[in-house]
Amino acid sequence: MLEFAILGLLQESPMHGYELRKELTAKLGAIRAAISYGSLYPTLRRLQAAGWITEAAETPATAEEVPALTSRRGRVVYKITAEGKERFAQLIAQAGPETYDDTGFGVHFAFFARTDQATRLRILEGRRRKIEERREGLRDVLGRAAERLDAYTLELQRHGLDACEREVRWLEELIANERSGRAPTVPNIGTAGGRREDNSPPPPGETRNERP
Amino acid sequence: MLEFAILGLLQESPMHGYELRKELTAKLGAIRAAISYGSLYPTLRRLQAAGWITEAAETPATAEEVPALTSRRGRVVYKITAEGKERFAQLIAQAGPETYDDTGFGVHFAFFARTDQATRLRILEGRRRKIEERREGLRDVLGRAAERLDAYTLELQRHGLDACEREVRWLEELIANERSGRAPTVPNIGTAGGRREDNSPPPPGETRNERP
DNA sequence: CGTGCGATGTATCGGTCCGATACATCGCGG
DNA sequence: CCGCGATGTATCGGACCGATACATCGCACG
Repeated sequence: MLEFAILGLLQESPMHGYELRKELTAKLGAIRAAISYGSLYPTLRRLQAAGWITEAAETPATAEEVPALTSRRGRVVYKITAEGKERFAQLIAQAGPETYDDTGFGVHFAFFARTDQATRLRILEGRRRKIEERREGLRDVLGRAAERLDAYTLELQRHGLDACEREVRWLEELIANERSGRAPTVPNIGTAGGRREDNSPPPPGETRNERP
Repeated sequence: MLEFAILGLLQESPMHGYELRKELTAKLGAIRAAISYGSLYPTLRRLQAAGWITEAAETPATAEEVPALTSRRGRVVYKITAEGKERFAQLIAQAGPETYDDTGFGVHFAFFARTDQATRLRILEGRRRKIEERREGLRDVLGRAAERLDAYTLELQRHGLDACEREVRWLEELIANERSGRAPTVPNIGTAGGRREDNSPPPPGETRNERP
């Protein structure tokens, strides 16, 4: 999972560890607290050993407009390689069962802008199936085994069931939106050109209306 | 976390590994998929080594055993010890920051029937604080860094923010309910007596009305 | 003027937990 | 009678976390 996220992020621009963690936290804030350095640095070394990323010593060579936000020091900047991009594409294409658990799905979803529409659809449907199964399990427990459990445990199940139903509805919306055609597939996947701002892929869920 | 859950479950009745896993899955189904044996068995051995649980061999001494209704074969039944109960109480009393993350909170909540009211309140408020922080983080990202992120990532954040707001409301309800007085604290904590059916502790959240 | 503190930055270690795998028994239906 | 799904115990490698250590920088406060 971390491997996937790192490869995905480094395609946007080269980064050093600290920066990577911050971006990761911002991008995945909805599903994970914060990536631990105890995972990050070993993973970076693993990716480097596999040839998917390289160290790029920070050099001020070009006279580009460089945002002054970051000061340059003895930092280790990582950069994705061609093999790394292949690896990332391969990880997207696989999309096995582990892609549908909470974390796996969240990470994949976060990189949907770099995922082709067919795969997006497949992942969304796989996730929906998985959540539906969890939902059925909870309904079973609440129905059949209710008297064996105390009130707090039952309340926990109800809350979980609620969340499942809500997520299924959310996924249905996304799937419908995905099927309905317009799919830019990939706004920017090339190596070329530095910063790009935004060219808004398809607005996934537009309906932001009902509020209790 | 597993340690806590096992000690909690074994206070209801002795169990063997397989059974333990099933009960665990039923009780924690709302927050975790299923406990892996790769965690369960090593943890059982660790708890045994610490003296918090003991093996209670199920098979009687006689070599020839006529198979009864249920098949009993070389199953290893575990039973909690007095030290184990102390350990469980101690784990409840500690309730550190790790108690407020998703899994930690869920597991603690599942054993609220064995937790005193003051601690329940403390845990609920700690969890609320944590979720509120996550919520603020998501609002920040959606506000300040929105144009740096693609539409899918933003949708993920929105969904996460929604879940946060919902959980805070749920917690508020539970906290209000908890404060409002009636708290049986512990319905059954004793070692004695076999199966008990139910004597319904306080209904934590009663309001089950609004449906969009 | 200095001093300490929070942000930036890299790194390791022990421990928890998961996923895959292996193996053995039992009851039941085809 | 044979396979297959449920029951049951167990191990191994790997992913990830939390605590910890250490070093530099800018700046706010005394």
